[in-house]
Amino acid sequence: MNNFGQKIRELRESQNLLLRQVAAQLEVDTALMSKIERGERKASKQQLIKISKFLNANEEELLTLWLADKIEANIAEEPQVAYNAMKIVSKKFGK
Amino acid sequence: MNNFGQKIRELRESQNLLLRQVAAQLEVDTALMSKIERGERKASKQQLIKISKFLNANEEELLTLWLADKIEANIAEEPQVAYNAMKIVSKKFGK
DNA sequence: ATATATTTGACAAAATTTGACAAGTCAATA
DNA sequence: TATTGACTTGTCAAATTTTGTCAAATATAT
Repeated sequence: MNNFGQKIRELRESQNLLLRQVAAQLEVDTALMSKIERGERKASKQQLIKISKFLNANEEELLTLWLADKIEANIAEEPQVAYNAMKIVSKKFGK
Repeated sequence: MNNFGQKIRELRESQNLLLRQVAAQLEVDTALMSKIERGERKASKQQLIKISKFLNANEEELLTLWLADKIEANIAEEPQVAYNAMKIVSKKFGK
């Protein structure tokens, strides 16, 4: 769980940017940015797009991590059946 | 995409039960039951449990289908990256 | 110790979900 | 064809969840 947040934190830090600076681009409070990076809040898709632009990241890669977080959140509540549920889903979305 | 609803409809019909009868057990409106079977509404976990009892179904099996529906709903919005996102998730929940 | 960066908790506002109700369709049949 | 019974559909208010801000608390660095 928090694939997306970790990644954008890495990207931000490697570019020596402050939370405040990224937050300003998204036009949100710094506190919210902090929550997003720590996975306490989920970024909206619009925010994801802005972040990826500002950090010069690969949008598709971020989107992938972001979706993985969503799926993991679902699964976390029913770990007993997660594996079989994933198998069912794979049949429809497998490669 | 409506794994759960289809399954409970099958179960109900094979037992010659009316929507109204299942709805009564769950103490919900027949209209809502209809929506659940057609996947227009999601059953709550409590409802799932009651349904599975009333239809003498395997609760774990229904839970699996129900979770698969949830995951599919997430994925449907981002099919481009679905496969890779699933791969990330599998690493953590793979059998 | 001070200044700056980040985190936390509480809260209101916004968005989504839930379920009921009323009206509708469809099929069987009196 | 009128009625009845089973199911479906659209709409709405209520309930729940999510979102983002603010103020205060921590942490980090100088």
